[in-house]
Amino acid sequence: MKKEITIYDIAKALKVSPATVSRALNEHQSISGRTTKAVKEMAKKMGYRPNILASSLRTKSTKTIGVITPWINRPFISSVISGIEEVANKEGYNVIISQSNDLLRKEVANAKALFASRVDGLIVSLAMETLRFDHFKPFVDRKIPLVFVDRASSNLGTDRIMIDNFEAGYIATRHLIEQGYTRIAHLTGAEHREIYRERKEGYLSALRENNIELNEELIVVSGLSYQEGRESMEKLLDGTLMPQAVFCANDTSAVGVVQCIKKRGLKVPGDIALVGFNDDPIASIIDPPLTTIAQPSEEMGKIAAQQILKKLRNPKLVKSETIVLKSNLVLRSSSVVSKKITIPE
Amino acid sequence: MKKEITIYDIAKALKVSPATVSRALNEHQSISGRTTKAVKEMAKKMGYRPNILASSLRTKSTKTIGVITPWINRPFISSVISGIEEVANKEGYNVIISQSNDLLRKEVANAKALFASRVDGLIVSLAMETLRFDHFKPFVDRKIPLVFVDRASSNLGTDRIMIDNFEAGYIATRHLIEQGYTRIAHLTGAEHREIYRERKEGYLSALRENNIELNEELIVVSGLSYQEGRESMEKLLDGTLMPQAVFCANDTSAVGVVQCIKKRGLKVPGDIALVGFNDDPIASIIDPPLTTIAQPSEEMGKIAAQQILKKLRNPKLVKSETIVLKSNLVLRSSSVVSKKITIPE
DNA sequence: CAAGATGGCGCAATCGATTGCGTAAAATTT
DNA sequence: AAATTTTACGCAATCGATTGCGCCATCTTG
Repeated sequence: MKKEITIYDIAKALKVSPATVSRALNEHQSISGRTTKAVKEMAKKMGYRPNILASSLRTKSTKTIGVITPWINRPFISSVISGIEEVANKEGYNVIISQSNDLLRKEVANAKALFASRVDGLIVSLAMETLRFDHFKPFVDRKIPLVFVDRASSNLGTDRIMIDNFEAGYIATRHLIEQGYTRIAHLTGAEHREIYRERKEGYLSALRENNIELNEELIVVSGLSYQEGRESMEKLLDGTLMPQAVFCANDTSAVGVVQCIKKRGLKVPGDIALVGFNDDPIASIIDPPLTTIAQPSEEMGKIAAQQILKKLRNPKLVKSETIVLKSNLVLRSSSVVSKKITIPE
Repeated sequence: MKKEITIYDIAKALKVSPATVSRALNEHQSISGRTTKAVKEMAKKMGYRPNILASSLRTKSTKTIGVITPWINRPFISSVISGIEEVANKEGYNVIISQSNDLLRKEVANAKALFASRVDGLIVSLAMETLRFDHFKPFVDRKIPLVFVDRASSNLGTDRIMIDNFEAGYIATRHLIEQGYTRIAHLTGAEHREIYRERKEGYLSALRENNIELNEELIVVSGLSYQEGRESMEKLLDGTLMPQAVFCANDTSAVGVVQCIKKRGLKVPGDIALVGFNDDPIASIIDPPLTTIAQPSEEMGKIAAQQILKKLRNPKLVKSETIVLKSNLVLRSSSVVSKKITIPE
């Protein structure tokens, strides 16, 4: 319909050169105020839209940050994304979000697509499956800023934004021990995913510190989905020793655990106490409300974006940092019998 | 570090023209099999990555579909997105997702950004606030395929993918009536958002058909968030007449309603029965499990993407269709007292 | 064997914006 | 008034891929 209008059209209309139009639109100082104003007015009048493809081609910058996450519908992650978007948009960057569904295959495909799209930076939270990292090599090779959030890898020398998962695991477990439980099970994710390994180490450390003997049977590895949470708990309950408490490495699986326990006619925390991880909204909604570890998710997203922008502005910065944020234990009734806790306001 | 290599570099290495390289890479028939093979091998060997910016600039197609949704973390929507991605990716299209947070301001910003990014097509589910639609005009003017999913507008002559919300509202309400309830409240969204209006019309129709007098007090409008669900229910319970049942226009608010009812020491469905909408995962997890209307969300996403692709392939197709899919009532214990329903497997 | 058909490829323009360098005019200094 | 500096802008190359048109060599056909 309408022909797409370009700086050449504006230039012609104003009898100036395209170079001047380009500079005027970018508020280049070497163009007089009068000309700049005239160009901008004409641009608006003619319905000009800059061709960012041409611009990006020339400047080699797409003003775009790519994001790869396992799932976009998990509360923790979508909150991280909000943080990223807020910071990025404020600086004029667009954000392209993709999800791996915890599959290496899709993570690789996403990485390729974002690389092909020439994103200026990349923020990643790893898929559960991921063990190899060659799909990130192109980014590293071309010095495209790469930041991991939460699910990170220590092998690649990149920025990482996370909490102290060891400490969080330790605190969660110690809390259960303080409530008087000693037979404490742990639902965890794949061992090679650092955050889960560290949460487990924290769990083990708390047990050790309190001279509680570890029983390997009480540790169940899974994808930490709702369904797997239920199945893992089934397994535990069918095992030789019934746990008195369970520390789950995320809330999603903890919710599955609750359902399983209820279905068996048992009570939480009466028969089995529970601690989750992430403080998803459902944690406060489910019956009983879930004690859990809260992470500053949005803050993590903001910082991740800031790290990218920092390196984009100052390419000489190559040293990679690991930024560790505070997490905290949120007490609710799934693990506390003593004081009565009502549904929160 | 590594210099970015182009078709010119490949051309030089192979002593052919860049045109031939370009054609070979695109498997153009006018290039011999031998040359094509040689070019592809050399491309791989030299670590070539096509510059899609240059390509898009020339071809005026970005192979990208934009998506604007209110929230990416709502189960219904993230499932729609999955459907879109599946179809789009299969056809070599990328998907750019953005969220409006139900704010017109952000929806407009998203539309502008996607327009500037020159997406080939746009899929939208409207923000709760949205009343004006001029931000979509640029797309319509340039004949960029535009499809609405779920939260649509009938004013713009564009494709729409949805369920029969009137019928769904009718069925949900009739179900409650069949259970013997007559004082049925309805939590709904902004009246100008068609889907909510139609669900309400269905609700009204069911009441009318059963000669149940409508009481305006029983209809509460809100943003349908969890928090607003709780507040709306507070209001209802503090009102002059207590409802026997509530039909909520989404599950999120229904969950808030459940919490409110529980907090008051009342029972669901004993004191108040409940029907939600969307069949979010939480609907089957919450206690009691929620009767709700299930929408074929992923299917809706797939069809939306297919519509875009169809128009992209055949630009002569301008007639816009409204595709109506089947929804169905999922019975759970929040509305059914007669038969015992256990936690589903 | 000549004429036409076909296959395989190159030339060069093009998409639209950016930018280093150069220069004329205006402003300032001497 | 001449010299110098500053201001404001234009020229033309460039980013990398695509594509209409044309050309030559080989092949087919009468």
